[in-house]
Amino acid sequence: MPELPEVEVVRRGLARWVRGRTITGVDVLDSRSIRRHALGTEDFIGNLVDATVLDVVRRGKFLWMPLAMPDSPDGDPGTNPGDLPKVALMAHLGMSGQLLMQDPDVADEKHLKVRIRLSTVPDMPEQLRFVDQRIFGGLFVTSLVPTVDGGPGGLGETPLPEIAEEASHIARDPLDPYFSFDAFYKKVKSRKTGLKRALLDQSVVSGIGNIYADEALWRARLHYARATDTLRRADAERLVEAAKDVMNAALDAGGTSFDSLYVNVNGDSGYFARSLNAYGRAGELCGRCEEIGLRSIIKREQFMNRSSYTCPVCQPRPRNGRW
DNA sequence: AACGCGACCTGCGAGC
DNA sequence: TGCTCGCAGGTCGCGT
Repeated sequence: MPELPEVEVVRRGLARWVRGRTITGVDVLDSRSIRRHALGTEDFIGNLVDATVLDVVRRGKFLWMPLAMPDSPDGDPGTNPGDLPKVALMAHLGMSGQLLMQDPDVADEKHLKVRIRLSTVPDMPEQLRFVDQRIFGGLFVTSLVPTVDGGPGGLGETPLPEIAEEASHIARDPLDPYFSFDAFYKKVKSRKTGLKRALLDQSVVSGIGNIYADEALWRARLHYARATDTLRRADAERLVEAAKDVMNAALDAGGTSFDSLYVNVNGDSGYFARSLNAYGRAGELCGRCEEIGLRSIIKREQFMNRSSYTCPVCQPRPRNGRW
């Protein structure tokens, strides 16, 4: 379900409920959801209990919560002597993950996998729940490491110059204030592949998944198979602007729902049905072509073992990889 | 370096 | 009604 805008909606919603709160207990109801925590369930829980959540940070589709560890009872500053946190609780939503704030009396969700109990604060839900139908997502505890470019690790309320280790291999996303178009363009040009493949490669640019890749390409009038190594700077600029625009629009639409008690990860509401121009619209008229009196039908093709949607008229397939 | 594929999972709707 | 098939927004790791 989630690409960058959905994860950012979760991040914002979560930040306002969990910052500054201490984890008092953790229930792992399905250990498959923490399989990326190599040291097992006991270690996972041990790392979290008594830790304080400092922030909720996102880069691309990775979300993490830097943790302040408690001082040892004997006064030893322990693993976290300075002010900076060294570990974080990492979350990836995969295809179907949700992070929900809930009151304890709310019945367990069908696919509840992990329950995190938080210190009591008046008028705030006491539990953070990880719910995931397909179990492609998960939680784990990871180290924080310095960023390569020295900038903040990701987007958060109080950005740190460190990044969760498992997210350190991915590029900055287009909504990151430190996103560099030049760095993106350089990477794209150095690849010998098709444009959509590069867009979906999180080490080239992060946060873009199948939906927003198709939408950005449609907006920029580019075909998914366009060769990256011959892409003109102006085309790349148009593409990045398109990706930013469509993701910001999605963010605005998603933003309306996170005033509710829980972080809304309800996904397909509102925005998806109304605002997509290409994704999921096979057989429908291309709106842009229709405006100038053309009747062009959006087509669906298999590409990279998934569906791609294009307008055959305004996104023509490149013949020699160039145009 | 790049690619194609399988693995990891559950559930839904279409079609028979 | 019940079965099988194809499909779903993501990532990771393997062999070629």
